[in-house]
Amino acid sequence: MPELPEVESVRVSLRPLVGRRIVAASLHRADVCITPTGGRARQVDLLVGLSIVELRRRGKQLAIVAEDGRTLVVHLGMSGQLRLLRRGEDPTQRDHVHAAWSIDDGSQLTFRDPRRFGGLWLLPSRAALDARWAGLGPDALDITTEELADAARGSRRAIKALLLDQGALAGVGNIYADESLFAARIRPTRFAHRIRPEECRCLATAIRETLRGAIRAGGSTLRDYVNAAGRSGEAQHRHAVYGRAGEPCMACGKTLRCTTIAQRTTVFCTGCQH
DNA sequence: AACACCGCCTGAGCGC
DNA sequence: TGCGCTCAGGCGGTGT
Repeated sequence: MPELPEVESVRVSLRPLVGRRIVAASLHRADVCITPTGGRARQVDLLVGLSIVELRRRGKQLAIVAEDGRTLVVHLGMSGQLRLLRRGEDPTQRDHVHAAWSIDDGSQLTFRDPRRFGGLWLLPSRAALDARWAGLGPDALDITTEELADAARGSRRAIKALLLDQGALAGVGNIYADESLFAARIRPTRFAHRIRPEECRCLATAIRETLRGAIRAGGSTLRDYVNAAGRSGEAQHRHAVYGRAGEPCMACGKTLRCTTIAQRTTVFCTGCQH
């Protein structure tokens, strides 16, 4: 499940693209692609003929920015993969590849997404990217105590539901929400507005450290996540609560409990989290 | 306005 | 072996 650490790992592994020119593009499924006009994607919308100058990320969204400001925003959804195949390198899986780009050095970029929860947004300018990202909260990798406290203030939702809201905080999904709340010793069911200031500080720190630790481990590979070079992550071996309902807490030994918050499976420890 | 909930989609894992 | 069922989840749209 690509969340912020997985998308950041993809961004870093796509760095060979910067400074290169796209020479051709093919779109095999038009419905994964949203264009500025709502019409058919033209080659130029897919950045054909343009050099890539920057790879940006906000939350779970990745932006490939071309020299004239045109931008390809990629959201990986549940099962999306961006792969950068070197000249002559064969893809391990060629099913569900919805779009592909030929690069001037002979490499190929592919977008593959079996479940199609992800997608591509073709934006005409950097201003359009800024407008799109204005709807997202601050990036979770750098979230401050003040930003988190601002989002929590006046919110009667469960704190976990707030963490999953990309408009409040960008980048946290189900895995890292549970892991961060465990690290901060806060129960996911607590009302956001009832989280005390010192708990907000602790949670902001836990979010940053949980995400940074996962990035260092190359992200979490639960089923099929790989970075653009095809490498799996190792962060899944570090999960303290996610996917461990019914198993003993690593800190206190109590059986981890499972509930549902915001339509998401939620695992927590009744001994450690209050 | 703020929030809850549905449905999209595929493949893994399960029981029979 | 194979079939049918359930589950997983991000997010846009709709309902309260």
